[in-house]
Order: sequence, then structure tokens, then C-alpha cells
Amino acid sequence: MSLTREKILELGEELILRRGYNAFSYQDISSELGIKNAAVHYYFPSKENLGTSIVKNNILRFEEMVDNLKTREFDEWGQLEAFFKFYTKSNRADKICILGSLGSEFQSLSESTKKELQKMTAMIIDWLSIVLDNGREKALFKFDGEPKYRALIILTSMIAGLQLARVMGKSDFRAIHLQLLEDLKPQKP
Amino acid sequence: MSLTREKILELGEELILRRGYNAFSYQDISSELGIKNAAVHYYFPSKENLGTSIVKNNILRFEEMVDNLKTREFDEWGQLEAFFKFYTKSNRADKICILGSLGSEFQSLSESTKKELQKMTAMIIDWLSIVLDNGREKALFKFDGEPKYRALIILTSMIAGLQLARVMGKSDFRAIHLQLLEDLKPQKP
DNA sequence: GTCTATAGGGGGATAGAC
DNA sequence: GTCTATCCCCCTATAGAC
Repeated sequence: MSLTREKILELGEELILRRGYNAFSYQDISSELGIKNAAVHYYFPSKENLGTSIVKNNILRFEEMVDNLKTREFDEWGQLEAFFKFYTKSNRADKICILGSLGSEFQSLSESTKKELQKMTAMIIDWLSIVLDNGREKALFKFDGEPKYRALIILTSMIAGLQLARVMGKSDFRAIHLQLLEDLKPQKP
Repeated sequence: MSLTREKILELGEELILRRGYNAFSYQDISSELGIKNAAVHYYFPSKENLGTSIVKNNILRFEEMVDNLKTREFDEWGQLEAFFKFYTKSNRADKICILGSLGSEFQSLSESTKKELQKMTAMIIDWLSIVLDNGREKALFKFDGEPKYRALIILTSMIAGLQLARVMGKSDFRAIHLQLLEDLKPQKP
């Protein structure tokens, strides 16, 4: 696997998370990497292609994370913490979540990018639903209603929490994070 | 106030909510209205200007809604329903929320648009926090923690719920809506 | 107010040399 | 693999006629 290719993927992702898919160009990538725009087209013939590859890359990283948690036998609190840690790091790095970034611009994405984004979103919702379900089963968590609905609330709060942090500052994101944790604790004050 | 101007504002807003700020052009507006792009520039010299005017317009409409609720003496459930109704209508119309749309593309907005978006976001968070606080005071709602944190969770769930609906379908949005209502009810099953 | 015409730039993308 | 050179289109924006 080529190093330049890796760097393009990484930088492209960063641009999507910082500025948005429609707000970055191949020139942004090539100038940052000190190459010409034709070199970027060599690896990713079209912007659609690059966008789709970036989402696929994110899917791979998510799968790796899940495998890792399984191997290390984290309990449900540990798994949930890994989930929140990802968002907390994004908040600190002034990045939003790829689901929210591309979700907002969904209508202007290519069919293949849409498809991968759907796949990734479904994977995350399913994973989080199962973590919540198992955790409640073991009495590690306490919440009412369907695990999937709870998963949707937690996920959307994180996604838009990052967006809100852009507008209003990072402390609102932290408040959301803490409140979501409180809401899941078995013994409440 | 000119009719063309009104139509441009309305269409520009729709394009932001459907496709995103960076994905629409003055041509999209002019061709839809059957005029030339120069005519759009007559009303809104720059795209920044149009974007800022659209947000200001949203602020006015929000203020009108709040006034209306006050005049009609809606209780806190009624006020909250008005809030949810706005998002439910957006979901049905395949539109996302302006806070999330422009929040995602925040870094590529002009200073004046950013400023108005900050103002609007603060207004909504404040309003919702107060509704929740008063409703709990009257025992209409039941929830733990700070009203502002609860407001942030509800607002972000709605914002990203609409984005998620784009990707995964509208039923996920409805699930979030119903669960948020359940969570606030005083007597839980 | 709306038009034609056009400036001036940036975008994505490709051909062909090295 | 990366370059130069270039195509063609769309973008925002403005000048000046009607």
C-alpha cells in the first residue's frame, strides 16, 4: 500500500471532518502534500471515488475497534467508554463525526458514497444497541425503552453535539457526554 | 418588501436544508425562479449576504413562534410539542435543521453568518432549557439533571435525528421522538 | 428590477511526457 | 508515480443597457 495514498486518505478525511465534503478540493490535498493535483487523481480518479474510499476506511477502523474490544474482553461500560472516547477526541481536535458531516450533505453525494455511509451507520447503530442491551441485562446500565431507541438518542446526541460545539464551544459537548453517562447509571442520586 | 426577494430567501433556505450551503449556487435559485443570476445578486450582493439573511429570517420566525405560544398561553407540554412539531415537519419534508446544516459547514461560513447562527442556537437552547425547567417545576415533566443539559440532549437528538433520517430512513427519527417524549413523562411504566 | 454580457477564478478531470 | 499542460464547466460577481 502506497504512502502517498495513505496520506491522501487521511488528509481527505480531515478535510471532510473540518470543512465538509463540498468545501474541499483536490488542490487542498495536493498543495498540503506538496504534490500536484494530477497525482491525487492517479490514486483516486474522481472525488466520488475518494469520498467512498474514506468511508470504507472508516468502516474498517470501526471493525478493528470492535474486534479489539472483544479480544480484550471489555465489559459494556468499557465498550461504551471506547465509543465516547472517540467522540471526545474528535471534539478536542475540532472535528465533527463523519456520519454527521456526510449525513448533512447526503443529497450531494454519489450513490456509492451514500451506500457505504448507510452501511457504516447501520453497523454503529447495531453495535451500540447490542452493547446497551447486554449492559442492561447485566444490570450495568439502567434505562427505559428499546435499546435501539436509546442507542439512537446517544448516537445523535454525540453527532450533533460535535456540530453544536463548533457553533457554541466545546463545553456544551462535555455537558451532553456527562448527562448521557448519568442517565445510564444504575443507582441515580 | 419585494416578492422576488421573499422567494429567493425561501428557496435559498430550502437548498441549504436539502443540499447544503456549499452545494447550491445562485444559478440554482435563478433558474428555479425563472430569472437570471444577476437578478439574485441585485437582492443579495453576495452569497454570504444571502446566507446571513436566511439565518436572520429563521431567528425572526423563531421569535414569532415563541411570542405566539406565549399569547396563546400554551403550557410546557404544548410548548414542547410545538418544538417537536417543527422537526417532525422537517422530517416529512426531507429537510434537515438549519442549525445542523450550517453547523456542519461552520468553518466555511462567513463571519457574519457564523455570528447569526451562534445567536440563533443560543436562543433555542435557552428557550428549551426554560421550558424544561418550568415544566419540571410544575411536575409536568420528570427528568434528572440540569435543564440545560436535558435541552442539549433533546435538541441534538432532533438535529442529528434528521440527518440520520436522510441516511437510514424516517422511522429512526420517529423512534427518537417517541423515546424523548417517554423520557419526560412523569409516570413511567 | 431585470436583462445581456462578461470578467476572473476555481473546480474536477485527462493526455501525454518524464 | 509524478509532472506539465490543458480542457471545459460552473462558480461568484459586476458593468451597463433596457
